[in-house]
Amino acid sequence: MRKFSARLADVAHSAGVSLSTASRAMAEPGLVRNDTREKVEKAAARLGYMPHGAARALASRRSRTIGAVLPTVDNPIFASATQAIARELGSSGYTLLLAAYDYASDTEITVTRALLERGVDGLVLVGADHPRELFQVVEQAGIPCEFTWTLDSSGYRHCVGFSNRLASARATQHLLELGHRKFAVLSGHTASNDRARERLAGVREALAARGLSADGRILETTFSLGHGRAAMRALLDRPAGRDFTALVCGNDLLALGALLECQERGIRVPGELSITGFDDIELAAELPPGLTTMHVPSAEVGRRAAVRLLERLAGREVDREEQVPVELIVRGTTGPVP
Amino acid sequence: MRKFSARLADVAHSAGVSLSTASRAMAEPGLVRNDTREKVEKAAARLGYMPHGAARALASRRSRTIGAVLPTVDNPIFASATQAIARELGSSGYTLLLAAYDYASDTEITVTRALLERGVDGLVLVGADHPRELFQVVEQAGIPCEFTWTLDSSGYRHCVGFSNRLASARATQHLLELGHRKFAVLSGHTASNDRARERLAGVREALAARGLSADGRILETTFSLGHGRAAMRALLDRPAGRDFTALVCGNDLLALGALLECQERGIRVPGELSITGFDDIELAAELPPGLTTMHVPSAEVGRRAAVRLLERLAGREVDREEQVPVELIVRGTTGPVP
DNA sequence: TTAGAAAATGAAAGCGCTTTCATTAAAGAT
DNA sequence: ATCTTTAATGAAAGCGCTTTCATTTTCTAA
Repeated sequence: MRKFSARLADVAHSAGVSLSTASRAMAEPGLVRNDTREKVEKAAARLGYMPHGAARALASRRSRTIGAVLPTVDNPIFASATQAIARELGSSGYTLLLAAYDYASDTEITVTRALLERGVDGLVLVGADHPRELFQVVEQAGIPCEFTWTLDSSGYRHCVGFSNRLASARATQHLLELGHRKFAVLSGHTASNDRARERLAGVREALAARGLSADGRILETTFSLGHGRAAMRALLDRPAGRDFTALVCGNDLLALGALLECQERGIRVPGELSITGFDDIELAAELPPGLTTMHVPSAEVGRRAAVRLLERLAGREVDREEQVPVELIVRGTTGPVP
Repeated sequence: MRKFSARLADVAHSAGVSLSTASRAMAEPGLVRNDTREKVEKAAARLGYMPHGAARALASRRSRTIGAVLPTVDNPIFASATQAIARELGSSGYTLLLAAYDYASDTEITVTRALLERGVDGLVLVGADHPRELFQVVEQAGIPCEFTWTLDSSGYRHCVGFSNRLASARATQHLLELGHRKFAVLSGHTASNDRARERLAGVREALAARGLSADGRILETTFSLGHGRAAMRALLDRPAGRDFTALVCGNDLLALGALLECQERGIRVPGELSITGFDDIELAAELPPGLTTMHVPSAEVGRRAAVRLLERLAGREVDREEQVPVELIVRGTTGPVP
């Protein structure tokens, strides 16, 4: 393997121009004459020139990379958002640097630090709830940051998302309209996850408005199919048994896990029990009888976050808050109260 | 937002040592006296020092980042492999740079180039089948590269994986042992995907060994639940109808899609039709009646690739080829021929 | 033509670090 | 105490690029 790699200086020399001209020819073609630009391009191609990102970043003080810090990449909604971000950035010559923290706050700080050290020009974070230290380092870095999947009640931060509370209340409302009065909830861990917290609050509020409550039938667990199923098992195995006709879930994975457990036990859905999810992942539509859920345009969230970041990096202003539409999708897991 | 960020020179000054000493104190603590190191560390903490990755990369000629180029991140097996790589790298101070190409060859080259320009110290690729140009740029970059999810028949490249052909043949064998003689296949696109190609070849070989063939009942489609379902629909809607008792699928997403379509149509699985998948994603175990599939230790593939890369970067030798164990998991979708 | 303005180019100074290489301080040997 | 040997530190030279700033070339207008 030959380790020699042509530098811009080599290209410039080969093209018979100065280093600065070569640099301009590549970065700002408008600043050089057409024939010069061509000479440089030819030389670059001839030598197989590949720009040196670090040098470029050091000199220009921008890395043309954006960092995204996700709870996990092993969830379809984040996977599709990631794809969307990467695509959008790619079309503007930016690269996405990805980091996941598995819902662990200390890991989140560590990986965010790592991204910042790598010199990302901007950051995409999920949710508005983060350790104080994280806000500090981001602030200190002085780079634009977009918070996603949420709105910021303080109106201070830049975010693209929707009201998890309202959306969750909407799903609950749907069940109320079907006549359900006895509710159970499968929630994600609320401790350091504002989306989970808001969704749970939404259910509580919608119920409270009717003088109802799900207290004693609320379980928190990790967002995953397996955990959803296990939580459903725990819920059904309580002494009280199945003392509810409606189950509101913090996301589709939990809901589908619960649904599978019901199918296993022969509990008819929606005959005996109605279930709602949240997110509308592909599987929600595919798995019979089809999961009633709140549709969230995940890819759009990612895309908008990327676009906004690019705008801000270009020095343009964007609205502090950008809402994406969420929508109730009624499928087969919800029906009238038995 | 204050944009001032302390440089190492500031730390050195504040600690009352020279720039070089400060640098050593951070990078090679063994080279400085204990008290000096402490002085530097204190100063760094005091100033909130954050190393400048680009400068470091430029000076040291290594970026402490590894790039991974995946077909997609929207597939549980790649998601978990990614997590594993990131975790392993993180524990050694490396960061993962991720890029996905959506199974499009030209995108693959583009994003790989982008990673190389960003100065990754090593690369993880999926499969052994890549455009010639990609091999060239990687070669030219002169960095270590690990090919995953496959073995390299030429024995030339570094890879960690398994024989897709043998594994696929193993699944087919299982169906043959159950008495099946009429096979259909749902394959991924084989054009530029050696895993899909090898898996299909494995089925063909296993069948041929018994004088059988699935010709005319082989469909290629995109690896996804929805596409699997659509392909199954197409297969069943042929004039010939359901002229097979066993369906071998290129991965679990296709198999589960097919399974859902069967459930929709009231085709009993495995009563009337047996189905096998490949990968053993979480859903395979959860979705009744449980998908018979080849288990692939995805996270382990990622982890090993990361470990090997780190070893090689540390100047140590590793075996050119590392096999991970794959295993047939018999669940509820396969049964004796009707 | 030729002065003056505009466009294109080149020279050179860094960007913030790492890393020789030379120097000084500490430690060990005589 | 003096001379080596070794450990610790500092000075300075880049790493490969971008970006002022100064200079040269080209164009426009009188």
